[in-house]
Amino acid sequence: MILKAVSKLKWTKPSSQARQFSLTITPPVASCNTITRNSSSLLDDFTRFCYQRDLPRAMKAMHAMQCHGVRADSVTYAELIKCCLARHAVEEAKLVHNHVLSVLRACDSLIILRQLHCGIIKVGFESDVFVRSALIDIYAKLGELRNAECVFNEMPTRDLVVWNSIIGGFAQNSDVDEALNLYKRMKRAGFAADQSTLTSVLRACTGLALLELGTQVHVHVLKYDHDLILNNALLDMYCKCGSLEDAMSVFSRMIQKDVISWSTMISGLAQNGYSQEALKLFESMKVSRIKPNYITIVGVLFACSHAGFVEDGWNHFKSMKKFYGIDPGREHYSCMIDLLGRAGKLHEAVKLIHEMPYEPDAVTWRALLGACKVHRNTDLAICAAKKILNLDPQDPGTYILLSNIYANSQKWDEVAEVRKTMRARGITKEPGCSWIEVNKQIHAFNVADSSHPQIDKINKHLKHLIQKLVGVGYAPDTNYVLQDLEGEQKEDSIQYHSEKLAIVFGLMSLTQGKTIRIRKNLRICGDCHTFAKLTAKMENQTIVIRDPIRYHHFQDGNCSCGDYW
DNA sequence: ATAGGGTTAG
Repeated sequence: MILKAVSKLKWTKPSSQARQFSLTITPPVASCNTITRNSSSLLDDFTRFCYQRDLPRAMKAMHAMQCHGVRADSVTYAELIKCCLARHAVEEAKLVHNHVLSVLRACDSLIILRQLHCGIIKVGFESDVFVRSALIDIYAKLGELRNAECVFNEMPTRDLVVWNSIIGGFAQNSDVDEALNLYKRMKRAGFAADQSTLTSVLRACTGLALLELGTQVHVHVLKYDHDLILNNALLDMYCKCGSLEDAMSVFSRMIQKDVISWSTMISGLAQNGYSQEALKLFESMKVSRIKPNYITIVGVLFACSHAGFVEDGWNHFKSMKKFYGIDPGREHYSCMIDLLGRAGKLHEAVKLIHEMPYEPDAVTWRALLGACKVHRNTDLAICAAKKILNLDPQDPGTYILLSNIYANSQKWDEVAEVRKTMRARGITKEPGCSWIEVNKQIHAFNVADSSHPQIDKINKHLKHLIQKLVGVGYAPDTNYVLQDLEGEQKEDSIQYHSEKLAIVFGLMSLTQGKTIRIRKNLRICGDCHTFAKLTAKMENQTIVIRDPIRYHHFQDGNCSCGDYW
């Protein structure tokens, strides 16, 4: 019942966009000129034969194209299948069958995929378990989960690979609790999970920050001790669930490590506030034989940025080309802008934006905006926010941030103006939601939520805790009430922010001393941050809150984010 | 023949 509340939340990037299709020409067969001339006339032949529904000649032409270095793609096969259909040539179409599979795997356009799918149904391939799992996989990769699900549901018999395809599809499209539901269904249907299943399940745990479930999966992972991909997924799960001890222990026990293992561990340490350790690990990586890649360096710069190591960051950034042969990319520039901005060097950050060989995008300006927010540079912040809203007018986060900046500098007219624009553009703030795992059950809380069965007890406990905290100097920061744009505008509403409810529920239900781990869908507000720091100290309790982009480890009155987030 | 892993920003 409680898991359902989580299902509507979306976390990660949108699915990949469909791209335009064309025949792929592979060069190294003959000189370029011949290829171009040959391939275009062969393509003409092929198209003509298809048009004439002359299947044998069309297939011959296709074969000739392949011999001349023109690779057949899904357009080619879509044509062939149409050709078969026109001739009612089911038997011949089956000859295309094996090709169809390889084409399905390479298909990156939804329109072509739909054509292929229609063709497949009409010639009767759809009952083929291989074709089905390829269809599921490709629909999922194109972000068409409902289509993938339809293909899956219509299957009379399923094997493990089909289950893995659909579970993997949901796990990779951030519909992770559906992936977990399917995993349960799979077990009920009598299938045992293999490496592939477990990897997807771990990924789902990672997405929802379900440490308890992830730890249960770890037990099954032990069977596949030598599986590198699975161990990397396990590593990432522990990092993203904020359990660095477990992550380090998995990492040190891994028999084989590749660049992904190292990158995951480096970023994981940095994301959880252990920048020094992350940089130390990068030094060990240099000693090992694994060569850092683009992503590794992003993690390293991220670590420097969060620890305020401006010099180190610059050094890594400037030497990455020389030492590792990697050109600084957009992401590296974004990290550097973040690094400079965090350190208060806002003008250097702006200078870097102008110097970089890329057009600044929304991400670039967001990095600058974050810095402006912390260093209270209202003018620059407004400038950056406006750039973001030009590039991405539908981004609720920027409106909220802009409104927060105005609120912090007491510019209430501007706050009202931002709200008006949001309303006019139909943009709404996602309601705040936090959740916590207790005894293998997920308990989710919305702001001022009263649906939890123990809500009266929780509220009573919360009031009592706030009184105790006020006694040691806690002053609820009502500024944050004014920042709420939707539905949380009551004066006392910060008292009922979802993370406070979750923390209190954690204190009530977990055994004393067990780390309270909370996941939430929005960034934590300043008041809840202070509340968590003081609660951690007063109750002598470690609290880990993972918001959509940061980790906060609260311990003894401090937070690992260093109050910068 | 079909399935699984890592990054910045928000």
